[in-house]
Amino acid sequence: MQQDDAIGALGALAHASRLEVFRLLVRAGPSGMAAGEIARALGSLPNTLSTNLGILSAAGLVSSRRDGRSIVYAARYESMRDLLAFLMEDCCAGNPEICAPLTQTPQPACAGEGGAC
Amino acid sequence: MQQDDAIGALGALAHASRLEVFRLLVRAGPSGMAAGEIARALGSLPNTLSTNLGILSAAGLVSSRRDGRSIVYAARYESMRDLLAFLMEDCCAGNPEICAPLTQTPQPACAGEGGAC
DNA sequence: TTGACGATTCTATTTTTCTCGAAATATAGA
DNA sequence: TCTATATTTCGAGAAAAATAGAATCGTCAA
Repeated sequence: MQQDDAIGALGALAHASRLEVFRLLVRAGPSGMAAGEIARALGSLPNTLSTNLGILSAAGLVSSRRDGRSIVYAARYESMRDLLAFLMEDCCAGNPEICAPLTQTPQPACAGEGGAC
Repeated sequence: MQQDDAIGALGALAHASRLEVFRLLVRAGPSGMAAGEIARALGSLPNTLSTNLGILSAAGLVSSRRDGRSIVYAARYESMRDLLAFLMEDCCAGNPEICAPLTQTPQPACAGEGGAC
């Protein structure tokens, strides 16, 4: 991942509605959600949501596929992983001993679910 | 970390100069760098850099302390860890089996240094 | 106190981003 | 084909962010 890609992804997520959309899609899992479903879930206007989905898509954070009349969006976990790797890479490059705790901190949401994180 | 904090941090990093500053400070380590040093290293104007350092500071991503005539900035690793945890928390909440690979992917910069990441 | 230096703040201009109404496109079913 | 549904695209106005010159503030040393 290059700096421009990281800026695109960070900028796409640095927006209340888009961050909500992304988190919703992350929770929705690989099956994704139709644009209309997302709009109803978050109470957003269809055209505004479409613009924001376009920005998330351009940043590579979500994928889309047509299903009949609907267009189904899903989070791209790979790009999220790349973004985290990019940020951590910088951290590790200079100070591996400081970076280490970043990934070893237990995640609250996962602490009781087998410790996958 | 709340959504507003995450948006602040993401927005602060979603800017070419600020991301460079942050990465530079991450590489510089806990001893940090004076504002003037940063300006010389990145070729930025003092006043523009000061504005950007202020934004990074307001987002909690860097700390500052005066040292004589200089003001020394340093990356706040804790806030970076919080941001990553916030993003991962969302991921894990719905799909721990998908989230797992995020933290288990070896980091290129650390692969040969003991695998701390 | 004076001068030099390091950094920030003020201010105005430019640029970018956000939002939403209206119109357009694509699909499905009668 | 006609109609309804789902979504996107267009366009304009409003809001926010970025930039840089000029002025200001704090510190140090003579």
